[in-house]
Amino acid sequence: MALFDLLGRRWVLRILWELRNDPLTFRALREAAQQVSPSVLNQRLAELREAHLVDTQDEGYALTLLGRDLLKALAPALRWAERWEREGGR
Amino acid sequence: MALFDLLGRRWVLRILWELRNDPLTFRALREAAQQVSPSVLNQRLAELREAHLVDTQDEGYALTLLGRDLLKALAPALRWAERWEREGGR
DNA sequence: AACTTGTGCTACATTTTTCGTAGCAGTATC
DNA sequence: GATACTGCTACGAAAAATGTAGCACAAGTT
Repeated sequence: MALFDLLGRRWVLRILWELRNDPLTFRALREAAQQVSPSVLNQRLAELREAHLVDTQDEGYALTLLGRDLLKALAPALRWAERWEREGGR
Repeated sequence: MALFDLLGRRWVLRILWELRNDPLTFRALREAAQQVSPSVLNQRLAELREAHLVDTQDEGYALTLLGRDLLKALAPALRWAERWEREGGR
């Protein structure tokens, strides 16, 4: 399952999540995502662009339709995670 | 979001996935998951046990109720991934 | 009791990935 | 032409993952 390779890397989920609302610039993404190092961010963005989940627009990096689809599919898991955290999960 | 830390590690999603049906022994898990190295598998299992998503039973490692819950919440994303792969995603 | 077989798991050297910091090259603004 | 942004690269240090060997233990066999 290729999703495992894609999501099973640091920052990938986080990047998708940070782009959930608006496009963000490279630097805004860095700040949103706890100062992920620029080398890794750049690599992740390259991977996500190659996977057609993210692309660059005038306003910066944004989810593609496909990327938005994936986030929608992840929504139940993210809701689960919120509940889990609220209940002191981990 | 702590889910990012948890799932954003190699093999975590895969391990949960391989346990979706039956419990598996340590060695069976290794073989199911493409020969993940025993040191990493052991580390991941420790983390997953600590998170109460997995525990050990007579038959080996198995999802807890919580783990099964997470997998259910991930189901839409996994279905999305299947479709994506079928359509040549990556 | 010795021998095999299968288990979970550890040890450890090598390789790969990530991190952290600095800073370059380009564009827009003044 | 100085200033201040931008996306991004370079690169050494640290951390994580890999691959292989093998230990310790339990159960079954002879």
